[in-house]
Amino acid sequence: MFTGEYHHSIDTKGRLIVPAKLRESLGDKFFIVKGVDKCLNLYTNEEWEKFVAKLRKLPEGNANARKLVRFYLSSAFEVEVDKQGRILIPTTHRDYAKIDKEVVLSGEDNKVGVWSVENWEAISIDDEEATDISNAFADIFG
Amino acid sequence: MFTGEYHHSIDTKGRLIVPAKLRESLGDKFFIVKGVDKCLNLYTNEEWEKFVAKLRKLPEGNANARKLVRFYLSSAFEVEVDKQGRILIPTTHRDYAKIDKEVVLSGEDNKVGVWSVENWEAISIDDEEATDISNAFADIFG
DNA sequence: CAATGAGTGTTTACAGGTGAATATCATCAC
DNA sequence: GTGATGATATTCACCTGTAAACACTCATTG
Repeated sequence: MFTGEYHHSIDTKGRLIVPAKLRESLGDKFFIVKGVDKCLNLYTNEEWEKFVAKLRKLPEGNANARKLVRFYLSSAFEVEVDKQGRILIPTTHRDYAKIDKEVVLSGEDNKVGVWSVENWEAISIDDEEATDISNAFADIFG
Repeated sequence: MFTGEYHHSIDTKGRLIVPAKLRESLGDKFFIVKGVDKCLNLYTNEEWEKFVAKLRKLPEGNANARKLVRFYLSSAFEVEVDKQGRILIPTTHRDYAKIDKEVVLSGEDNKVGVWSVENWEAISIDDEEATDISNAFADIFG
């Protein structure tokens, strides 16, 4: 399970040092994919396979379903960490997530989110808001 | 069940000696998570898994649900006690709970609270207040 | 062919994390 | 009370992970 929040920076060539702790779970080779909420996601090979399995279940006859499959599959890149523990984030992905210097990585159970600080702060909530939202899902949190 | 109040200090590197009695229940590896009221919480693996199980039930398509999952998961760190019975409290967590030197640990049934002395004193009540609040919940305390 | 830009590899420096040693304190048995 | 034991506190030294800088290769373009 991925957890935790990591603040890092990328170098001028768009390379990101993957936090040592995450690397333990991610391995040397994994997938970087565009995600919702203007972030990128890192998937282990295994988790990526699971995700793709879901995509395969989508109805081919549905135009929106085809768009979704294309969005995810075309954005998936397999990356490899170099000797210094860095990965290169493809230019298209950097543009998509508005990443230029300061980056936040967030553990999200089965994947890792990669954000620009700006987008991260825009989307993250404080403990009060968390309480409110929890209450809205009272059926789950009791 | 966790109970009791423990006063401890952290060293200059942000490490906290986990009280021996709590360590018996917490084990060698457990989770440290941000909580409400500007405190931190320690969860056993078991209790944490229970909580995450709830989070997994939330609908992925809902933006608020995603925010909530990120809030909790990104604040969770798995920590391991070293040979001397200490854990390292991540910098982000120390900042969040305003912890710098003096720390209070409080047993809270299924989890352990970690507070700066200042926050602890600000939030703790005396017997009069306890009586008043108990009276307000007369339906429960009779 | 020169110039540019993207990607790759190497090096260095520093801060923060980690481990070990020691000191202080409390508790308990005798 | 005294000594033994274990828990807590403090300090120091070392090492790893991260940041930043720079040189090099390769492909593309004018």
